[in-house]
Amino acid sequence: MPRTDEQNRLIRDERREQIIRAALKVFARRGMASAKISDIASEAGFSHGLVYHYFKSKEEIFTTLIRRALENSAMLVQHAKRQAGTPMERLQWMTRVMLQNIESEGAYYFLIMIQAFTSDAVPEEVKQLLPEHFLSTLEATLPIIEEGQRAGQIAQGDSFQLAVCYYSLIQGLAVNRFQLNDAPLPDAETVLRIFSPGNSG
Amino acid sequence: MPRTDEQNRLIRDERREQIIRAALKVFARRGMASAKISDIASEAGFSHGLVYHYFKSKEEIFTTLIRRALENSAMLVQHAKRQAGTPMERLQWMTRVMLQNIESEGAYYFLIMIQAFTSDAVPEEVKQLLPEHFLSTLEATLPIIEEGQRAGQIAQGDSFQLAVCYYSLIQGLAVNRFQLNDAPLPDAETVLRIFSPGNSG
DNA sequence: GTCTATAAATCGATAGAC
DNA sequence: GTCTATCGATTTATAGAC
Repeated sequence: MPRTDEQNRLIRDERREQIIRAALKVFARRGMASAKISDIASEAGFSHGLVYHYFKSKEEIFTTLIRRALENSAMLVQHAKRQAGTPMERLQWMTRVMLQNIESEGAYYFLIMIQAFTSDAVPEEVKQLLPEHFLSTLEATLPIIEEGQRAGQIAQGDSFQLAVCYYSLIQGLAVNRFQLNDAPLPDAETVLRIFSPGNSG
Repeated sequence: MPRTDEQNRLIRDERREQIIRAALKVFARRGMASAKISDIASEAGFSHGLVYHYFKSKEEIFTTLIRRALENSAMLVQHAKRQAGTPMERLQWMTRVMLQNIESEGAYYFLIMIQAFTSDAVPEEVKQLLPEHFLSTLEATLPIIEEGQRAGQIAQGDSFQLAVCYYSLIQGLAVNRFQLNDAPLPDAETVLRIFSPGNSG
């Protein structure tokens, strides 16, 4: 008895997801250029030929992953902006979510994002996507920070710089997961200390 | 008129340095596995055959670079410990030096260190070097932090966690240099705010 | 010391069988 | 939908000329 179209569609969607999931780990640990299609295929549990049935090329898989990462981080900031509470409470919420993500599979996304930014061995399409998306996500947090500054909850000074510091710390912590295997992540309060208006000169 | 042995030695030393310098940038931007020997050679300005005259393999070049990075960071922490002043002043000195390094070529070193930690495509020798060196450098900063905590200059809490946060922030800022091309680095005071005992719960 | 030519291995991508 | 066989291009590393 042959499969129905609906069943085929389900298989297709599942295979694509399996490939994406496997590729995330393989790209993160081997790099876009030196990751082998056969690594991705065997991580997902099937032959390398099948990968090409679902994706045109290795580059297309990588680009799909980067798109997903950019969408997710943009969505997170939008959620944070619509959160209830003081600016600091919204930042706390966002920080907690990011730290939780890093504790699971999110750390891999940071690794491929760093590759996307720093590596020359990356599809041209990715290089074009990055600047605008990254900057606009960063800028989306500025209103929260500036509101906190007006309320005296956050240190005065260039809000863009503060956002860069904040994002850099999160990014550094994600990488650090691979440097110190079983060290627990700090809590959101410690991270948010970079916004502290405490003793600023 | 043939060259003397001394002249040959000078040439040898200079060539090795040229290769190392070129390899740093190429490895940082293409990754250890997908960096081509010919990329390194042409970045240094000579043929790929010559690279093999000075290094046994691509892996040996990468390992040399990682060794150098580990030595430099260990030395920096030792210098900081012998610095005069309060714990916070010593941390400030160390932070300033690291930020200055990041502003020049130091950012490339962070990139290859991250690769060394996160990539499977790295020589076995490197994988063995990393854990002990990294941990001992991190631990070397603990006495400074703990002295600052006793003096009330630094927030209470797990000193190791604070060190991880501090190093993660520096690392994240180094990566960020490649994400926002012309954004200035924050000053040391902003970075050191993660030690701030200000408003901790 | 430096270069060019080449051998040997690897891997992305395709074709075709089931 | 899935797999195996294969082509073609790339690249590490070496050999040998200058």
